[in-house]
Amino acid sequence: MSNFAKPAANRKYHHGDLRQALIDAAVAIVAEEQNWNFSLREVARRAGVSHNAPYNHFAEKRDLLDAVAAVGFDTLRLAMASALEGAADAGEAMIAIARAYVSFAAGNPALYRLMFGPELAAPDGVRPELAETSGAGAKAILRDVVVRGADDGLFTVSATEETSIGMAVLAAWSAVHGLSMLIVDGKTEAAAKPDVLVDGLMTLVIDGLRRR
Amino acid sequence: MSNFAKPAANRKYHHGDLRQALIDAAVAIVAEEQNWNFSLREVARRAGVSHNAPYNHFAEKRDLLDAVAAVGFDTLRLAMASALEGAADAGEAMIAIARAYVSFAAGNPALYRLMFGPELAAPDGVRPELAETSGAGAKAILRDVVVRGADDGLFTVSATEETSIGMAVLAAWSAVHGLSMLIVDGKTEAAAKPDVLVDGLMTLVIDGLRRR
DNA sequence: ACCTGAACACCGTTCAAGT
DNA sequence: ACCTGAACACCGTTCAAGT
Repeated sequence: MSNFAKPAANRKYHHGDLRQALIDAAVAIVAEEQNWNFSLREVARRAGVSHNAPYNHFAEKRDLLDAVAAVGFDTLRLAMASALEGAADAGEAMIAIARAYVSFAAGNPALYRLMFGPELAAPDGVRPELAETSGAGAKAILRDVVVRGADDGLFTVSATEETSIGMAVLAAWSAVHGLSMLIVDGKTEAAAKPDVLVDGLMTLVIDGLRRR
Repeated sequence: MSNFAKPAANRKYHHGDLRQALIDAAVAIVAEEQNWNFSLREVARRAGVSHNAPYNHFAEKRDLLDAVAAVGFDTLRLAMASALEGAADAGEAMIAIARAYVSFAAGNPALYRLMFGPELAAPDGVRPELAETSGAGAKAILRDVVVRGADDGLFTVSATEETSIGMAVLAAWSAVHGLSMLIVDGKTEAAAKPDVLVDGLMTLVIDGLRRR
């Protein structure tokens, strides 16, 4: 029964925080195997518990997938937020967050695919509430930049007309999400120099916004 | 042994064309259940054969998934090609094929997800040859329209500079693919009126192209 | 409240065997 | 050449039971 001076983790024997340990294990497996086909039993094995212990924290496997995706959305949101800081104007800001976005996707392809995969959007009977909220952080940041550009007179979107702003946000998000997916899926050979692609793509979108 | 006048399908008892029957069954299941989580055994059951018969035509399950995806890519290519016909200029053509593209994705979400899913792009060790060729048809059509627009002086991309054209194609594909994915994944609430979205998005991209 | 172990119905894949 | 049936190692999920 000698305690091997493990900081403060497994004192309770009831594992302390199995829920988080399971999420961590799942995230690690996704990163290692570059796909999200892990089995619940493998995650349990890695966390050192029986294959049924996870059911105390997740009603079904999909709930664990949701939790993993949530980690991804948090990381993405933080990366975008910190990329935003040095930007002088809305144009720079748009390019900076686009770079951060695509860089995250390219660096975590399997996680990114899980985030935008079917498990969250359409399990069996669809879970609209999750689908709506999961990308909300990224979308909100994009929206802020578009509004900022409209206020500064940089983009020619009417800052009050909600449809016009919504369209601009959708255009930016589609471009950035589409490029990310094409890179992640290996559909474009130019994935080696993503920043060049992102810059070109976003200036094109920004130019389009100027013209409206 | 009386033959029930089935046209000419199952005369050989060895099923005639099991390979195609399996593909058809798989496509049908994907459309019905709106996901590609079907089991090989279910496909075999539906085709009326033992659960091992598929292995005579597909070395592993992923090969059947590839075949299903190929059906999707063919359908998409044909839809784009026929949408192209009535277009007067490159701008109209761009919008027409974009509409066809997004409409296909919105109408066949599960199939579209399979086409751009991880199974084709990064099975375990990646299959670049498949990833490169699978989207080639759609990409080629987009490229033709961009080149046509450049020749007509409608888009300001240098028709000779390969990078510039490649960038324009990538921009168009990213936009259209990104919007499709966002709709398919339920990340945008405006999925009810996709044509409005497509038109707005593509005019924006086209305006961006004019400006370069 | 949290965890374990046995059990159930299912899978993908392999192998020997049938025609 | 194509198909079947038994078999293997795995899964997700449930249930009774332990602490």
